[in-house]
Amino acid sequence: MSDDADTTFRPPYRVEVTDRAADLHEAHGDLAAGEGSGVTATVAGRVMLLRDMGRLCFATLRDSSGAVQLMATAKGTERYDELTALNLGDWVVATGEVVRSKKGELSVRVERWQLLAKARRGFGDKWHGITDTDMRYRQRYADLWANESSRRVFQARSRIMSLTRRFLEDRGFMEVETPVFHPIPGGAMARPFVTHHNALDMDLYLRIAPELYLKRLVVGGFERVFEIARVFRNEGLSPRHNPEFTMLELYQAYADLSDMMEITEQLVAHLAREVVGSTVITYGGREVDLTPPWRRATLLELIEEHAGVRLDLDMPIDELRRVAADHGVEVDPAWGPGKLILEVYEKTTEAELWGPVFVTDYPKEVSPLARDHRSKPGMAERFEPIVAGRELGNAFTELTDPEEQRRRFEEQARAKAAGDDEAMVVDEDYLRALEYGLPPTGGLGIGMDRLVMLLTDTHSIRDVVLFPTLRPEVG
RNA sequence: GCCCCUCUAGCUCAAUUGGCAGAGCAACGGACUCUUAAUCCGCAGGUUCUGGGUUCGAGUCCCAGGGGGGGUACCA
Repeated sequence: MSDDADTTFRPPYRVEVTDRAADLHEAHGDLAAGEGSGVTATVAGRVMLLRDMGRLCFATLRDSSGAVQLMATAKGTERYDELTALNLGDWVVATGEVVRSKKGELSVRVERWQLLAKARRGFGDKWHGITDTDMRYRQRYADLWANESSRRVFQARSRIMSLTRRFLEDRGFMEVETPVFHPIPGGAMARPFVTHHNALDMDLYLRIAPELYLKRLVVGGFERVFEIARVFRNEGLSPRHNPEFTMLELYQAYADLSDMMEITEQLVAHLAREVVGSTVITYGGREVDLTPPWRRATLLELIEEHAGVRLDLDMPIDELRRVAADHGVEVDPAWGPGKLILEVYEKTTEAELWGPVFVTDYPKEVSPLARDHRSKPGMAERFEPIVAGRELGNAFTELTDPEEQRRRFEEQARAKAAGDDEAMVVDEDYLRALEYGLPPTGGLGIGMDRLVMLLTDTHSIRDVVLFPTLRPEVG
């Protein structure tokens, strides 16, 4: 063997790691300073800090559970000089007795250890971490090990997804997976991404919503279904918009709007309790009380509260147009009264709604998949939960009548023909499914990324999406 | 799309009115047996995002381009 071969680093293929940092702190919390536990532990992780004192050396080792100190001595630690020569960021596995240092820090007193990976690239600043946003998003791997706050957000996201699944399963919902490739994009009003299937020689659309497939499943007899669906919308990027994002959609047979409200507020309150520790949370320095029940108010009431104007669907269209224009809406002559009212609401009211509130009674003109309101003509049975000035979701008592659904689709198709490229198209198979019979059904969609933002007090969707869409890197 | 802000060493940041491009940390070499962002000594580190321009002289001023951020439009 040459000298070269001797020094070439060959990582082990497998390492037996028996302990995690957080568990050691848990198990040895009562160990006194300067005492040994008599227990041997093997921990692995990244060397984050190194304090070399000559014949004694301390290192801060971090694993996915937290951090624990390594203590090494010239006398008691094998290859001591190599250990003190480690670089910040190197991965190691170390075995030794769990002790508490004289100064009180829980430590593994290293007897045996092994290098697992070298950090050949520069470490971020050990105090400031990495703050450059471009690097944080492009090199999330560096962000995650340099920045504690980033790790916490994604751990919270994972828990939110897991808790949501369990919450729904406990209520009798079944998780399903429906197609991402849609021959006809539907279930929402948005521009889709288009791709092409070679063998079938046909264009396919990446889904903008799973809605129509999920309701087909209710037709098929699955009475409570949900999907945590990645959806894709071909629109601009912003702090609140990533082209791919995650939506929870659920459908419950025999249920209506009121059931969807109850699920929404219970789910969000449950997640807040589990993730934040309270149903009263702080967002952007301001308090939000998510404790159920949430306020219910109609769209028209809220417009009156915030814009000081009383609107209704029967007003002369010219008057609605004038009110909209007065509030800074760029009025499209093709819009009907419902769209005008919605525009006024979005311009004047939505961002002002801090509280959790269920905004109800949306015009049916802008709700092509929702059932007619049981008592208010021209309105649909639809609500949006608004928290901290943002839509958290969207819910309806579903439209189940195939004849009415066909009329709504055709209405949309006319809008599309008139140039609205976000309008829906007629989905004949969906209509056929409705003809087999969809029972009364409540449906709910929740924007999970925004929910994670709310519960982690983050203000850009890029802070809650591990690898957000960015322009390609150059140079 | 449009408007505004921003880009300096591996990281975090300085550099007066245009006047020799610097510090801390990391890295590298060395000292140290209880440190906690260890400390101390030493050394090295640059296409100041790119390309033009103004000027005796540009990190700094001007123009164009690129990346990022924020706002705005569309949307969740």
